[in-house]
Amino acid sequence: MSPTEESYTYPAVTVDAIVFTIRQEQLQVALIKRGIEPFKGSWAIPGGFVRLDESLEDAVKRELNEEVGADGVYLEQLYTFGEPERDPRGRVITVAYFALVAAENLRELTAATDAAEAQWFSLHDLPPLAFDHRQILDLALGRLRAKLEYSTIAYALLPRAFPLTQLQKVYEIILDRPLDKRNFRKKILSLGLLEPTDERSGGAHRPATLYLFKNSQVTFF
Amino acid sequence: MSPTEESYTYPAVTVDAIVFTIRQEQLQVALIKRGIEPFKGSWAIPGGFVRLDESLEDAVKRELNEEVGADGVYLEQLYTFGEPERDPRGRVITVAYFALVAAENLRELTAATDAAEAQWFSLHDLPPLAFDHRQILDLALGRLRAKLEYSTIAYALLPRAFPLTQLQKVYEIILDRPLDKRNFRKKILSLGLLEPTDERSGGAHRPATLYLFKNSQVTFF
DNA sequence: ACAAAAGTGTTTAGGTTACACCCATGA
DNA sequence: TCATGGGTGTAACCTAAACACTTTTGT
Repeated sequence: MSPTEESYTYPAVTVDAIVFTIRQEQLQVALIKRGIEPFKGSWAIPGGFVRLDESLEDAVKRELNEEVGADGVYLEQLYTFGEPERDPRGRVITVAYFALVAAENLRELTAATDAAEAQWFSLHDLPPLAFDHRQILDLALGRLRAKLEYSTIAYALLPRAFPLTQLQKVYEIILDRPLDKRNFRKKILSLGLLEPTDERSGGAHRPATLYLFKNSQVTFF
Repeated sequence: MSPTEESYTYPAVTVDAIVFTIRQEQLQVALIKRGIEPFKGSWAIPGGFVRLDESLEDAVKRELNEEVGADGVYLEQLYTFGEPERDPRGRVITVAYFALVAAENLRELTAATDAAEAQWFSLHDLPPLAFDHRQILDLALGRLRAKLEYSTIAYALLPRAFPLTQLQKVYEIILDRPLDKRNFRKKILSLGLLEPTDERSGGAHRPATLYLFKNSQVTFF
């Protein structure tokens, strides 16, 4: 069967992205209030249809730029959802991604034309979500937590140079539990991925050493 | 944009499955010789188009049954490949799965109508593959090796009751390195997932205790 | 009795956890 | 000088790794 055969109808293909950031000392996710049916008025994950000439990743980046105004994100494919009944309009297969944006890279949330409103929500205070988006979100959160333990994605949520305490806060917020300060520093530093700089943090108290992620080319694995 | 809007053309969606088994003390993968263009005569991963009324997983199971004659497999979604140029015929997005079949569940390989031939290949002796299938296979192998370390998928390659040595062989074949017998047994048994049975293996030498995976409902995580 | 696979413990090294106090700065 | 966050070491525990011989069976 050829993909260009006219008699065969294909499912629609969308991409959706769970966009995480850390704002107000919370893990937050970008949601969009749907302006059209189905689920008009419900909150949903940003996403949209894949164009014939763009890769899946390009499609996600385009949607993120349009709907969330997020650049310079870490992007990773999560899972593809294809249950025949997941969209009441017909067969829609969605390739879900999860994205991490550092707070400093956030512009104000601006919704695209077919979305009424875009907003950040704390994971502790989520509205009901459209379609199977809650399931997608839960999967993304699980993946984020798992990868935190054995990869370097946390750095995608931080500025170029940061104090160790801020890195620890990112871990604590995402894992939702306190970590021991000494053990955390020992472990992180023993990985040999961070480089101390001469810069020091400002603020009201003792200045902290700012660290830099060593590889200017950040490789996530 | 509605998925039923006529003016919009969708990409084709296929599913592909890397099917692993252990035969002849080797990790082998099922490949199909393509009977049609493009890549006519090349070897390819089994797969095919997703029908509008079936889930992705159902589509894979159907293809596996048609092309590989494999039942009772462990099936896990791997990754979705969607580069616009990956199929010379046009835009084809494929959702790749990897599957594990125990040797005892294998019927003879029978190719479907549009495939000339189906055959098992050792991973050490692979032909060139069509499309981006080599990339998919490499990803599947990496995933299989990674999950072996922290999950129970190995049991999907074994019969219901098996001696510990056979389990160890599965690990050694997939990881492609020898493992220490005492440490292996200690670790596996300490997980508390196996149950010794009263059965003993036959054969020319000292009979081995056969073990059973405890949860009749095998949960892979 | 021999060949072949089954089965079994101990020691060492490395990593993870638990835990409490002094330091530097701005206000 | 006080409040606040920055910064440091050690002991106990647990897990992983290295390593060799005895047992059971069929032939």
